[in-house]
Amino acid sequence: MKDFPLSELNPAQQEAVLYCEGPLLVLAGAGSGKTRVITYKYAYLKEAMGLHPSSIFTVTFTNKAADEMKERIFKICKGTLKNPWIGTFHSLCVRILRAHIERIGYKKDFIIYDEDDQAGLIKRILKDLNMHEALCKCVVNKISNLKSNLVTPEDYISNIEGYELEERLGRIYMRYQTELQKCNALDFDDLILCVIKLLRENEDLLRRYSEQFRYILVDEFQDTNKSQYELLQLLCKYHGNICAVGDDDQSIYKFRGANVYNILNFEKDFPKTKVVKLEQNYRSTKHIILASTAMISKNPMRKSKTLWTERDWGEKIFYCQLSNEEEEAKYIAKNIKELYLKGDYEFRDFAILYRLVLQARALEEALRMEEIPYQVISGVSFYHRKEIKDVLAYMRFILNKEDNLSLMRIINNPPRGIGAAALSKIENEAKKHMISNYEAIKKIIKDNTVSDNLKETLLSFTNIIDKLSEKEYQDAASMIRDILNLTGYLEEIEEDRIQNVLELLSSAEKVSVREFLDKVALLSSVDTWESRKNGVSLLTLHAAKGLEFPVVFIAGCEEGVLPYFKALEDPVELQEERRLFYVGMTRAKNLLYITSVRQRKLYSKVQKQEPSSFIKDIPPEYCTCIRKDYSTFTPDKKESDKPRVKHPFVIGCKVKHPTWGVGVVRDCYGEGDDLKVVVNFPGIGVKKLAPKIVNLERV
DNA sequence: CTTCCATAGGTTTTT
DNA sequence: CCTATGGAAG
Repeated sequence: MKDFPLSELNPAQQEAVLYCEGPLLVLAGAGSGKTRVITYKYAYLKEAMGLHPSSIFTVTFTNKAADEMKERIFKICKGTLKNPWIGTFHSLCVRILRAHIERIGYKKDFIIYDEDDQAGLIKRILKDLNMHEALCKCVVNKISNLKSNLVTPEDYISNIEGYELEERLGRIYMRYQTELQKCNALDFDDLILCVIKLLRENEDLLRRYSEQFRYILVDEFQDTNKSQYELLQLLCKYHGNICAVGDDDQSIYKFRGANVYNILNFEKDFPKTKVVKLEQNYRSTKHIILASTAMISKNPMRKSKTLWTERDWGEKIFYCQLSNEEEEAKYIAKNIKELYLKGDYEFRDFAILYRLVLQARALEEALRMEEIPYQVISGVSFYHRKEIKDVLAYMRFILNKEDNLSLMRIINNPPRGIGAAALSKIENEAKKHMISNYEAIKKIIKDNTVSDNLKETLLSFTNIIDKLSEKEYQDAASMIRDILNLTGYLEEIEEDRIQNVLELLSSAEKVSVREFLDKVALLSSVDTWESRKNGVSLLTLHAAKGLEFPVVFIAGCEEGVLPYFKALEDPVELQEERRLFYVGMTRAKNLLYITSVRQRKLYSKVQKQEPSSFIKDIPPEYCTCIRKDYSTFTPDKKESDKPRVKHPFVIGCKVKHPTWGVGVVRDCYGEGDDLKVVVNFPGIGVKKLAPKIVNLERV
């Protein structure tokens, strides 16, 4: 077993790493070193058990997590990891499908439809079936739910009880699948489903892959859905070597099909499962751990688990009720400023978490007022912007002429005079001859069945596309350049959108077109988050999962917001809201602030708000209620300003230290001999100094 | 085909 | 309140 660094793990973690025969369930509490266990386990499998990286199938939930894991494993293993199977369910599935999808009737160069594409396709189907397009979002959700529960259109239709709505949904679902197939496109759910289908219908492939993947590692297991679980069961059907790591208390994606029961029933589904609990928390202070544990324990049906920590007690949790969301934001901003000036924290150490995206507005404003740098980790990804999707649609279409949806997106974009009439002509023609829309266009041109004017327009469009298709592109960027040149797309859009397209262009450098499109389709908002950037992070509670910050603020802890009012009726959803709050609390390492307001403006109406019922479940001994709200906060600050005039050190001024050189004063407090100055020395760090003892010179 | 107005709808969103 | 659509008018 060579020199494997087992000693860097605690006993429970070691147990999890060393147990490699048969199913293993690791119940990993928040901050208990879950990722550490997975990376060490991977390294152990490779170094000590002699498994080749191609034999270890490792699933993470984000691309970012996958990249980080690769990096960490790389460090422990020293050797190279060429083409490891480490990625999200979706990216790993794409990899399998690119090799074998032809066996189930798709072409190898299939493209991936994201939610927007799905919605677009559903909209067209609804229109075609004369149904209200507003149903689109709901239908997309329903279909995705069915798919993640392994219900095919056929299953669904044969099981409905004759309600009209259900019957319609069944028809839409059926139609949706055929349209997807026509476009040679797969949506996110299909990526999983198709691999399942592939393995179920091809015993040789199932054999091959389950022999190849001798070990399966799964992170964030609590957020897998039924289809993903099924895939895992297939892959370890023969050997049962699976290690699922997760925390049922952090399952917060039920609305996306995640199934908590996967973790709760794991032991039943995999007999002789070994269970290891990771209960030592390395992240938070005792106050935070005990408070969050008490709070989450109000949820019934948990896998019992008791977190503990060797860290000290730290501060109690601060709770403060403010009058409205602006005051709340000011309170948070003030506290951040104060803590920052004391010198113990950088701006990147702070996070403000909230339930609703719209809460970010007021918070941003307050931060701007205090001139605190921040970044909003927003749900709307860069790649979802119109101009980006337009360019991507060109690329996809060039690769795959059957992609009717992308075709419809680009055909009159930039505007070239192909309107609704022309489009329906094309679609009818395609339907009549059972050909793709693009073939229909060509046929229309050839058969001369439209006005000369339109024919010319169509011809110039197909010329552009054909010209783009002929060329062999070295990388995605050169294709984008050609698209922009030939279509004149940039001339039609505003300046800031142009900037976005140029940004896309630079990210497409030196990647093949295929790779680029796959990568982009499977990317998310968290993936673009720059953790190096020095600013306060603003993010939703959902987005906060897996992250940690020295200081955390949870804003808007009110009944109706957290828990969200739509969840109030349903005990199951209420439990999920509680877990959401738990995830928020356990992000904090040192300091946790919880705020609520008496009055909140939601959309247009001002609502009276009550503190969240979850707050009552935090035992009072772990919590300090701050009475003073912002109005009593301001005079407070003026008092502390007074002593500052007596000495030469002002916040922001530069001082010289005999050994550390020149630094910037962040804060000063105390009087006379007790005067303390907090100085940030570039490259050295923040130091607390007493001018009485050390000679500080103002420069 | 573009522009402009009315109206509806507005949790959360790892892929 | 604000924004993203969709229909009607130009």
